[in-house]
Amino acid sequence: MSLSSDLLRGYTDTIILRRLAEGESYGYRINREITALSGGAFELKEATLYTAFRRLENAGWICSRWGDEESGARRRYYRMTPEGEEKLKKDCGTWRETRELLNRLLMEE
Amino acid sequence: MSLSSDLLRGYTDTIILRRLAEGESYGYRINREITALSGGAFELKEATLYTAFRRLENAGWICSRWGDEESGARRRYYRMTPEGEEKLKKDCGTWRETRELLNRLLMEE
DNA sequence: TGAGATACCTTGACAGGCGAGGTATCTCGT
DNA sequence: ACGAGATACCTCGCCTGTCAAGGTATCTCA
Repeated sequence: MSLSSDLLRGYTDTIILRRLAEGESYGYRINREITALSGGAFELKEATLYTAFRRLENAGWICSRWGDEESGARRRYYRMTPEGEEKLKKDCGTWRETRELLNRLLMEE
Repeated sequence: MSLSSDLLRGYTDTIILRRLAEGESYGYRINREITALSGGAFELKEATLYTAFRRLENAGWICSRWGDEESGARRRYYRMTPEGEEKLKKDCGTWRETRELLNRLLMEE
């Protein structure tokens, strides 16, 4: 079973922010965490992930720095900004509302 | 408070099918029911609604007939097909899965 | 040496939502 | 009689997020 990202459209940013709430991280790791947390049912495509990073950084919700690993592939590390924390909090509230709404609209009355 | 339709993207079809599960209906009425059920928090835009009807009919999940009202504006009535009923059932299952997934990905661990 | 993992990136196509515009009928107050 | 507002339908074209497909570079291990 694998869930379509189209049904999660608009939540990508929030999912990423939620990961960054645990602390600084980087793309590849975040992606594996999401896959693991979903039990393999869902995975963010790379293009979607990196597009989202650009969007989030442009919006001022995250900021990035290049890692200084002396070996291995280079990593770009991301951190949430205070604005990002606000955004995450707000988005979680919106999710709860959306969830209740869809329950009402889709489930038996 | 008003919820963005972007967060509901992909659920429009299911919301409409769910309305038609109650029996034959028409666009304007369905739209008002959705608004009412959401307590005014959400409303399907007309362009979205009629686009969805086309999509659903092309997919064979609903079928339509023009009403024979002898007064008032003309109405186009829609009914679910057996395929539509299957689709609705499946979509409701997908919603439950998506809901659990987002709970896991967005809420505190 | 080469496969596979790690790690990043961009481009262009596609699909759904919707703003803006349109049509036509009926009711009700002035 | 006339205009506003409700009822009821429709289409065109823009915008935005997803993602397939392509790319780069490093490291490990057989």
